[in-house]
Order: sequence, then C-alpha cells, then structure tokens
Amino acid sequence: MNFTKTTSYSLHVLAYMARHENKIMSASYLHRQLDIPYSYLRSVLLDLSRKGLIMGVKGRNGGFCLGREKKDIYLSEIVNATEGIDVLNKCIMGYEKCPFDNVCIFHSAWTRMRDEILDILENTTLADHLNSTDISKSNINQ
Amino acid sequence: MNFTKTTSYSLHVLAYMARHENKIMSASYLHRQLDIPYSYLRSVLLDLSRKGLIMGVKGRNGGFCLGREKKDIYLSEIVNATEGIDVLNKCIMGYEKCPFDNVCIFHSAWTRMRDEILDILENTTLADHLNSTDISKSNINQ
DNA sequence: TTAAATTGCTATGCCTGGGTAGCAATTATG
DNA sequence: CATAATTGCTACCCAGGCATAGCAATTTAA
Ligand code: FES
Ligand code: FES
Repeated sequence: MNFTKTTSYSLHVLAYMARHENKIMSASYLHRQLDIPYSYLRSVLLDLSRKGLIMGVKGRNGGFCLGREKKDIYLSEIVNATEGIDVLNKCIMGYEKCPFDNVCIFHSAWTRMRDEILDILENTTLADHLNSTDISKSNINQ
Repeated sequence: MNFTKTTSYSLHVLAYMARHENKIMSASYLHRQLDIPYSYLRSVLLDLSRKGLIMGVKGRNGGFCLGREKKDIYLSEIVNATEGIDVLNKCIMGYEKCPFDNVCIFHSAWTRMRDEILDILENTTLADHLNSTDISKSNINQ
C-alpha cells in the first residue's frame, strides 16, 4: 500500500547526497546519518551504483557520490531503479484492465492519487526536492 | 502499492454472495464463477469463516453464505479481516509520524487519497456496494 | 450401505522484500 | 610494509503473501 522500504531508503540516501553535493560518503557514514541498517544499506548502495544513480569510489576514504548532477536526477528514475514505476499502473483491486471500463468503488480516488504521484515523480528532480522538503534527520520506520 | 490479492479475492467473494443472498455456495462453485485458484480460495474461505464474515455448512450440498445481513457488513471489516486497515495509516515514504508535522513530498496527494479510501471503506456496506458497482464477472490477475 | 461432495484443518512449497555476513580487491595511513 | 577502511560481490536467512495437496469429519445422493 506504499513504496517499498528499499525505495524509501534510496530516496533518502540520494536526497541526502544532493544536499551535501561533491562530498564522498561511505556506507558507514550514511548508516550513522540516516539510520538505515548497515548491511542492507550496503546492498542498496551497490544496486544504485550498478544502475548509475550513484558512483562508488573504492579504497580507504572511498565512498559514494551522485552519479549525475542533482538537477538531472528525477524521482521517477529512483523509483524505477528500485521497485519499478509500474506499481502505479496497477489497479488497486487487482483487476487486469482497471483504468478502462472496469470501474470499482475505489477507482476514482485511486486513479486521481496515482496521477498526482506520477506527476510529482516525473517532474521533480533531486534539486527541486531540496527546495521543497526537509528530510535531513530521518525518523524512518525500522 | 495496492490491496493484497487476498483482500481482492475476499471482496469479490463477499460481493458475489451479497448479490445472490440466501444461496449456499460451495468453494468449487465460487471457483468456477470468480476464477480464483481453487486451493487458495479454500483457505481464504476458511479464514473468512473463522472470522465470522461467512458461515460454513458442512456435508454434501454444503457451502458458504454470508455470516450477517449484507447491510451489516462494512468493507472496512473485510479489509481488516485480511491485511488489516492499518496499511492506510502509514506514510507512503516510510516516515514514522506522517500525518503530523513530518511532511514528505507525496504527503498531500497521499493523504487525500487515503482519506477518500478510508471514508469509502468505513461507510460502505455490501448492500450499498451492490447498488454502486458491478463486479460479477471477474477478470482478476493471475 | 456405499460413494460423492463438501467443509475444517494442517503441512508444505515458492517467491520476493528485507536483512545479515563474509571474502576479495583496492586505496590511504601509520 | 602492514594495517585499516572502504567498495564489489556473493551466499545465505527469515517472514509473509500466494498457492497446492491431502486427510478427517460430515452430510446427501444413488
Ligand atoms: S477498477 Fe481498478 S482501481 Fe477500480
Ligand atoms: S509524511 Fe509522507 S505521506 Fe505523509
């Protein structure tokens, strides 16, 4: 009923990196700053790195930084890299051909919200995001 | 990002039963009518039965019928019996204190939709549902 | 009486999201 | 050089949603 934790973690990490640009941050540092389980954070970072959203720097004093400028990273790409943006194209009720003739009782509320979220994801970059919200100190679910 | 299949199955079964009230329907009959995998349908029905939403009748020609009058079964009870209605109280981004001060970028779209869905769930009975939608022949996801 | 159809119940399996752990390779520091 | 800190990578574990299969008990039909 909401984004996966992996997506949430990724958005947090990338937003944090955007806020402190040009700084190389290690997994252990990010772990301390964002309260994301270390081992899992490692695998999330590896994944984001493989997908080009961040760039890994090996060796002592190594770490990660944004793979592109923050004004060129759209939130939709992040969601796509984790759970895939298709989650938003599914009918809330599990129907196959939802958006068309097959209208359930939740249909209107669901599609309206879906369109709004999609619009936000596709038109907000990390740079925009910095100006609109403040998620520096996380209180993410455990 | 949407209701579980179990919830969807349950809503379908109960809506179908409401439409044909006072008729005892076996699992295999419902399976044929609603295209829900037989074995899984069995366990869903057992669960709904244990929770009192439907009533099981044993023996040949046995089956299930609504546990209460259709005007006394609210959709929220059904969702509660399957995945729990709490899914709707979480921040879409994984924040802890969503509805209060901690506002993420999706907050407005998310809470608006959430309130609408909750309102529908808590104020719609199976009887109301019959008058508003038609989900008799399902094309549910496999 | 025997067989068929049914629910009640339990055990099992698969897949995915979330999470842990460890090892090799790389780089900086003492 | 030796050690510490780091990423890259892989293997593994666990829980829950989804699904299958089978057995016992009950009831009806032939
Ligand atoms: S038919 Fe898909 S949300 Fe209603
Ligand atoms: S703070 Fe995220 S949806 Fe409310």
